[in-house]
Amino acid sequence: MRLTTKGRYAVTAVLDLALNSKDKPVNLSDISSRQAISLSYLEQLFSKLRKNNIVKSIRGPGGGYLLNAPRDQISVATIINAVNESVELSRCDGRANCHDGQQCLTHNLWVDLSDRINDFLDRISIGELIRQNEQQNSQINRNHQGDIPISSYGS
Amino acid sequence: MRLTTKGRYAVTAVLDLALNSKDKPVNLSDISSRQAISLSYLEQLFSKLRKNNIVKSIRGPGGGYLLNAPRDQISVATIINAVNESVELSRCDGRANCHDGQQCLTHNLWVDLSDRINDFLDRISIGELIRQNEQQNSQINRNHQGDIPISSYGS
DNA sequence: CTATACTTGACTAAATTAGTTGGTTATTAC
DNA sequence: GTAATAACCAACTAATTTAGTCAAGTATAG
Repeated sequence: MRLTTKGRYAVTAVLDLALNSKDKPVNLSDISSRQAISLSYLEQLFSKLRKNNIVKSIRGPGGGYLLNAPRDQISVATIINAVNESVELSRCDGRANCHDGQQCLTHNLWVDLSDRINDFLDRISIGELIRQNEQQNSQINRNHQGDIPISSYGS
Repeated sequence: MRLTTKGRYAVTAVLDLALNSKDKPVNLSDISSRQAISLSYLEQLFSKLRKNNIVKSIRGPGGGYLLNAPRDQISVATIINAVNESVELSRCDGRANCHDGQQCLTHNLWVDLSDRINDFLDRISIGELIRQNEQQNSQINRNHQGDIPISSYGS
């Protein structure tokens, strides 16, 4: 489990997709301008998201991407792992090439932790994230911290 | 909240420290050779850990580092945040410099998620990690997956 | 047929991570 | 008091990853 800007971009882009696709496919140019992520970088990310069956694509004019499953069935962990694919976490994960016992022990401890984080993020779906945020905004229906009205979001 | 190899190194090093210091300070050279992390990189990490009061140092011969609190009071989140200091997560976190409402919305969603991950990791202490792993090893006292005996760990 | 938009791959720039070097300072032991 | 140890510190470099650019394609709607 890794949590970098790359994963953040991917989750953000999928959230944008979920929020803006009303059964209609959303094209990457739109996500690019809304989220200020370069088109080509989005292409790289969506290529991996598509290969992992998180989104599906429709080519040609009016095409774009759609979620490949209901919002509540797409977990944050799935998205992050999709774009971080093929990055090995620990140099010795079970294999015996770990000279010193001490090193292997701490590696195991890290792998345990990593698994727990993964389980945690696997239980958070993008649907849940969106709902939770909506609830927050309706509960605290006044300005928080600064003076940016909540109502300016959907503009 | 970010989760990179840097944080992994830091957590691993603190775990090594916790496991090897019996009231005696542990010097970085030992951690370096046990964990195969370069000495100078450890110095950089421990400089931050010390400034964040996670460890304390003793200079001179026989010196080294000690945990600055009981194992159970040092959370994984604290360690990771200490070494990742001064890395801003999201370009608009509450400030009004976020042109488009859509961008700000997804940013908020990410900040919410990040907070949840942080809370989660703040509830996991290195003491707990070590205990949990000890339990696992005593419960499953036979080979798992491959054929590397558990008993070879502590050698 | 033409414009749109996905798809792919190679390449480049920027940022972060990791390691190197070469010191200084505090402390212990001799 | 001087030699050895180990923290402390800063500047520099190498390696890796992230992000973006460029230049092709292919499928499809109209």
